[in-house]
Order: sequence, then C-alpha cells, then structure tokens
Amino acid sequence: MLIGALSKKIGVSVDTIRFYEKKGLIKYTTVTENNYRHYDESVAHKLTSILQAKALGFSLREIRELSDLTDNNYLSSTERNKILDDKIMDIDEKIHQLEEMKNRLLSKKEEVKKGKC
Amino acid sequence: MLIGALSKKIGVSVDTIRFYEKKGLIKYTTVTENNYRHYDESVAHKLTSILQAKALGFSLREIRELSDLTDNNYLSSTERNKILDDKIMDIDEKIHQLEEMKNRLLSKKEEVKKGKC
DNA sequence: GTAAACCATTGACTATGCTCCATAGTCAAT
DNA sequence: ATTGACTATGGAGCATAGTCAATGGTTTAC
Repeated sequence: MLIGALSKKIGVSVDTIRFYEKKGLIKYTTVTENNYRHYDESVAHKLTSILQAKALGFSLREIRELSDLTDNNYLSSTERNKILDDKIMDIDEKIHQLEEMKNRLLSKKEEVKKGKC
Repeated sequence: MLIGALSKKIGVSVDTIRFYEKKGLIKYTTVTENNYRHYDESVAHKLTSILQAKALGFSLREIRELSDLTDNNYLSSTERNKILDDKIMDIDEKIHQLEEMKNRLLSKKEEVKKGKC
C-alpha cells in the first residue's frame, strides 16, 4: 500500500503519516527503487491505535514509548513489566475519571429534565 | 483565596489560571480595589475537573462548551440535552477504547511473562 | 510523449496550550 | 520607609502536533 492509499484508508493526511514516521511512531515496510514508502496492514492497525490513544489524552511521546516496548529489546522483562503496570494503572484511573464525568453529566441531564436549569 | 494560594492548592501555575480565565474557563469570584482576583472553593473544584478533562483528551474549547452549558441560559433544554447526550456517548466510546487498550497491554504482559518478547 | 495523479524532501507556517519576562502597582513585616 | 513577597498587564517565546507550499522525480493513462 502506498502512502496515499493508507491515508485514505485510515482517514489521516499523508503529511501526518510522514510526521509520525519522523517521530518514530511508524515505519514503512519497504521502499522500492523509486523511493516510495510501502505499508502493510500492520501499519494501518498501528495508525488506528495511535489515533485512538491520542484521543484518550496520550501524547505522541507516550504512545511511542509504549510501542517501543514491543519493538525493541533493550529492556529487562522486569522493566517492561513495570512500564506496562504503570500504564495499566494509568488507564484504570482514566476509566474511573471518565465514569465520574459521565455521572456528572447524567445528573446535569436530570436537572435539565426537571427544569431546574 | 488569592491566585497564588489557588495555584499552590491545585498544583497549577498562576499563569495557567490567568490563561484559563482569559479563555473563559473560570471566573474570579471578586476583585478588590487593588485589582487582585479572589477565588472561592468552587473555582478550585472547577480547576480540578478541567485538569482531569484535559488529561482525558478533551480540548479547552470542549471543556468550556460543557461548562457554558451549566453557566449560561441561552439554549433550549432540547439543545442542552442533545449536547449532553453527545458528550455522554463520547465518554462511553472513550471508556470502551481504554478497555481495549488495557486488554492489549495485558496480553503484552502475558507475552513478557512467557519470555516471548 | 505529455498531462494528471501520485510520490519525495525541505522548510515555513499554524493552532493549541501554556510559560516567561518586563514593567509596575500592592501589602506585610521590620 | 524600605525590603521582599505578592499581584496585574501585555507581549514574546516555546513545545507539541500537525499543515501547507515549493520544487522536483515517477507512474499511469491517453
């Protein structure tokens, strides 16, 4: 898949794809003699999860660090585990806060219903 | 409470507080003759929920719009309800994606355990 | 073989969300 | 009354995350 096709498939600009590549978030699979980047399905999936993570308030740096955890091998399994556990706690915290926020909005809805506001 | 005290209490810079004020996210309660802003507890709570919302991937604009929903009265209850429902759906979606992300990290942990990576 | 549609690189530009600085007024303690 | 810690305003500067434009090579279709 060339960059334009990937861009259309995921709904993100070609500039953004090249930007993410520069930041080390994605890699192209192959480059042919003409110097065109070629991507496979796995990059499409990765892009999708990058976009999701971004919308959940993770920075590109954090997303990259998590992704490095899979791709590189310079960390001990203890270190990996710690990073993963931290991130999982982080996620649990976010879920909890989202639930709180949802409850606030639900009671706001009740108030609107009762004409209180 | 003056701006410095509020800043220390919540753990956000005075510049940020004034910046949020400029953006319409918070208001000072009173201003004395010396032109100093005075804040009460409600602003402290509001600041805390702004910081939470930001960490969950909401923009200052979105946070402001939601907050306007409480503070102003130029919308019909139907319109309010729609905005609230949209935001609640948005939150449900985020929770769902966080759970997906958590599962991905949990299986990554399993892989680390098994020495596969 | 040439136009249209794609690709690449480089660098400038933009929006958002702060952060810092200069300048100046205020307040509390000594 | 002066020092130090605070406040205010205005504007410049910065990091992050893109976006756009200029220039030029490639590929496909006609």
